[in-house]
Amino acid sequence: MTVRVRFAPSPTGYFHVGGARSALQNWIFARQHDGAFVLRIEDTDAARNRPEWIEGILSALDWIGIARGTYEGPYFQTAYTDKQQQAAERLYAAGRAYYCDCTREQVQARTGSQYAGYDGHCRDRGLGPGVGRALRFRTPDEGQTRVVDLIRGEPTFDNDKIEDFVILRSDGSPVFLLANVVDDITMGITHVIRAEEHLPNTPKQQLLFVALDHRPPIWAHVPVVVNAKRQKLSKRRDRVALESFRDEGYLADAMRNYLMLLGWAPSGDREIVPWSVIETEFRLEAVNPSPAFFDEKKLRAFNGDYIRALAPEAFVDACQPWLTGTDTIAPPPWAPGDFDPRVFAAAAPLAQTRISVLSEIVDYVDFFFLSEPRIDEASRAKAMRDDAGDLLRATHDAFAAQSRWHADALRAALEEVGAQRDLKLGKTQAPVRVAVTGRGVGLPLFESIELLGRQRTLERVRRAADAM
RNA sequence: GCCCUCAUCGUCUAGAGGCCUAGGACGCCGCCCUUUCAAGGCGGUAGCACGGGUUCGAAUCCCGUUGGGGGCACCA
Repeated sequence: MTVRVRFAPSPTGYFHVGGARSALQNWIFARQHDGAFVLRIEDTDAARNRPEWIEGILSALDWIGIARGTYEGPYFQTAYTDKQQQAAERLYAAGRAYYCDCTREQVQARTGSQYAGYDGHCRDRGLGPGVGRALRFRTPDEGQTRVVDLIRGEPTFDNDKIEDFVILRSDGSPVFLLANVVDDITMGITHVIRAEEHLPNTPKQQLLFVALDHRPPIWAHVPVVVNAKRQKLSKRRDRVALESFRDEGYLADAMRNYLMLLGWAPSGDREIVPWSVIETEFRLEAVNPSPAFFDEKKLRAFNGDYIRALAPEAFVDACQPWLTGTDTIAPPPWAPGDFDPRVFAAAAPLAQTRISVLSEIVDYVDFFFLSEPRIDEASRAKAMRDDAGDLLRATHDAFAAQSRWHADALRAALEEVGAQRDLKLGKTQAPVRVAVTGRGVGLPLFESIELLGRQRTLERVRRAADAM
């Protein structure tokens, strides 16, 4: 095994869509090279490695198809704190790092800018370790640092533009830049695939690799995912938690298909492709280097496509969480005892072509399981015109006269009611639909009525007629 | 301000000098189908940021401009 890639999320309480894409890309790359995908939780502060948050990351990875057992880890950055400190000491002993007692305020006062970076004040003061002293890496004064990047070629940085950055805080704890490099070395990481926002860190880390006598890894900086205003997705202003998409009823297959299309496309004029095609055709080197907009509308269209492709039984199964509620999905409006799985199974195929996300199923079928349909006021106002009372009474009687409670017969009956009033079926059905389902749009009416049953339908139609 | 980086329809992309009269998908618009709404079918709208080169020939190569993005902590 020659390739080892590591995916390193922070242990926040949710899993970012950008992270999910990156994880997928890392994972595929490792598999394509018969290598290892290493999951490392990245935080130098053990106190922030909250078990429930880690579990959230793991279950999100499971959901998009990176199942436990297909990766190493999770490892924690804090597991190697000793090695990180030893590396820092080696750097200090070799004169590659020095202690510094400057505060941020002092540095800014000297440089007169919040962006100027560290000015090298303590470089040659020969300070030893002590309280209030941080260890800084002595960056080269001249030359360039060239990094090898599978997506961007060889970005090159002037060394004199790289400040002497801190590698050990004044309390002796390592910072992320150092911790990362030491962890990569101890884990034998060969490839680092991460978001573009880390590109400016890369020369610093590469300098550390070299100072520690190790060959730097091959890098690949994938473009960031942006919102409609073309800014990097952020937790504060954008909807980015993968879990929220899962709970709204996005299918994992649709999600990962869409995610992989951000910055890349499979061969031929097609986008919705089986995962096996993506796994064999995806090339990290072919990823488009410019930022990609996360388009929820397109994701939704993909999801509808994937939902329609489901076998009927699979669709019924997929709907279950929204039919019962879970820890993170709200329960439906009906009483659990009133749900009839047989009715649902019969109605499901009618709903399958009509929803884009699974959570929408509830509003399509609620009238079957509620004792009273939830009335949508706008639909009621539109459908219940002056003549609706007469129409509904006639419909009630026509339905009541049916010996066969069947969609075709019910349709013929309503058509007859309409014909007597010179109305097309499109008009005639509207008040009946609202009376029975509570809404102006929904599942095919006669099939719904057949499933709802004679008694409940007649009750609802009569009650609506009486209310006119 | 400094460093890095990016640039094809509104959006995601195909495109590696002639195959481009720039292809697909989402969106949007129209028509057909139709018991509502979808789905499905058919059609349409819309793009190589700009300016210079190089070349017989440039969306493709080079330079510049403009615009966008990322970063600039004893956060990660």
